[in-house]
Amino acid sequence: MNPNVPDIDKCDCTIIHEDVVRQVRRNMPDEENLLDLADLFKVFGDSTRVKILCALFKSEMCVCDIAALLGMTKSAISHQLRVLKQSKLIKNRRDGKVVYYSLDDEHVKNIFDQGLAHVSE
Amino acid sequence: MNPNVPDIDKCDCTIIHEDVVRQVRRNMPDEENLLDLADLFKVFGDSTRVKILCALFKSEMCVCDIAALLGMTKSAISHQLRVLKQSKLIKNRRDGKVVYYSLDDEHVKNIFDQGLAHVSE
DNA sequence: TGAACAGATAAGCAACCGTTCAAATGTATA
DNA sequence: TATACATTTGAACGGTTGCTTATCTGTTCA
Repeated sequence: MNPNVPDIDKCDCTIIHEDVVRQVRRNMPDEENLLDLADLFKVFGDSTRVKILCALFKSEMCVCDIAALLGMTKSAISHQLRVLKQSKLIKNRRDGKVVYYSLDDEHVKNIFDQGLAHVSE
Repeated sequence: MNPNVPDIDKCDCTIIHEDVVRQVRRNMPDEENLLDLADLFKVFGDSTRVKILCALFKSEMCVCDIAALLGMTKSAISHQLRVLKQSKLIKNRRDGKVVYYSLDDEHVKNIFDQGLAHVSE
């Protein structure tokens, strides 16, 4: 019934280690940051988008090239590029009819390297 | 029509920069690793699981404590703990009636820190 | 201006996913 | 052994998501 800890009211549990819960709660990052973090990983959580980002580590590419590389339709790739762009992970430039996409974030490579270290052990 | 590059056959595109595509293809990580990487991020791509992992950074906790911390049912938490365990991200130990969960991977913290650096800028 | 082509977009569908609810395990204690 | 309780599990529901198809926009060049 502590008004400062409203979440516990909604829980159907007997709390066993109240001190631990309090201390962990104090050390948790802000709710907003955690939601953003999950959203970021959600963007990374699709193999098509992972492949696109890995490809862009090496070189900027147009939609058509990426579609050829991954053996998918331009529409499907364009759809995913839109998602990546909305998440500010990639940027694009137009040169005539062709739109080139490239990375727009320096953290992605580090995150992917750490992730690859986990999956390939 | 090159049999060594079957993906291109399935694509509906005219290839513009064939040399770029070839070079990027050579430098891509293995397909299997990319799929595993996407699967790992998929696990991270849920706010409940992100919160659970962040909580376990600080201390091992039982299901009931986590449920109280996050204001969710024990069942919901147990389901997500199962996902995290299957991904070898957490481990558990039983002490009487209580099951304690804790981290089982040293990469997670680094990945989360990099991710938080991205979302909080 | 109009044909050709790179790319974007909208609607729709099938598959996936997180939660809830109900029921089952497993362990400790009276 | 019976009860209580922490946790797990399975089924089912509602929402989300990635791709397809078709259409549309924007640019180049004849």
